[in-house]
Amino acid sequence: MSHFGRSGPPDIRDTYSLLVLNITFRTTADDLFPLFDKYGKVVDVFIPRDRRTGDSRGFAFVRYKYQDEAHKAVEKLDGRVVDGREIMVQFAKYGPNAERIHKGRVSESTSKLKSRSRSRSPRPRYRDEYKEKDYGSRSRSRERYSRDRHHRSEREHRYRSRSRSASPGNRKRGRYDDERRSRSRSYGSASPVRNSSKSRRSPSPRRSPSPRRSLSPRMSASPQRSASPRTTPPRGENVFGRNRKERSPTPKDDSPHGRRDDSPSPSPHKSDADE
DNA sequence: GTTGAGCGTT
Repeated sequence: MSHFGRSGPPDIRDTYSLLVLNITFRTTADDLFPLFDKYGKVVDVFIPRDRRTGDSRGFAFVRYKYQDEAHKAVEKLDGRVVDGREIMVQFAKYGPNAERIHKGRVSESTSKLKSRSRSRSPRPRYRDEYKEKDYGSRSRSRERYSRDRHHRSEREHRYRSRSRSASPGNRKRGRYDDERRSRSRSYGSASPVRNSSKSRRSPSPRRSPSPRRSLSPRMSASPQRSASPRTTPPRGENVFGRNRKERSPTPKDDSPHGRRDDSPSPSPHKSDADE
């Protein structure tokens, strides 16, 4: 009975699905099963994994037989630290077959518990329409695999960062969140210690929250490029400097290739005039 | 070895 999910959905006709978020990437269904089973009858536990890598996505689905128990588990396990991480248990909003589930039990359960769910802001999910094998097929099905963080764009990164402020209902997750946030912030802000005897930390490129604005010629200008005004086809610098003035009537900043700050390294003669 | 918003499979 440990092969949850492997046998597929057993029976969702009278089961209530709970969504467990914020679980560690190493947490497995077997680990959650005893935890949730203690509070009620767990019908099935499923942890969606990535199709490409096969790793856990960080959330799991626990199916309870009764909503009563499910509700209890939600309140009991919600905020509990599992494997060193605080998990968030809540009723599944969407079902595996949303179409099939019209007003079934699963949906009903969520409606009842809507009170707490309601606090959740309807944050717009930015999911890239990344098609894996959409060659020819224009079917825009629900590609949940598009949630690839590796292919995520910067603009989306900033977006989600701002929308991340929606997480009410969890009064216990203040500590952890704060800790994490603090660390995140001091990531490149300022290193208070450890830099005494050691050499100074090199400025990371990600340090700038808005690389676009910081793309000033002098900042973006590398010692190599700067020292070789002749060798470098100053296409990037010049264009950039001018571009700032909005000289280009055709703003094609949608370069799929990326941007010029990608260090075009145009000529192999770089070392020629570089140093 | 890593990641951390968000909603599911045989």
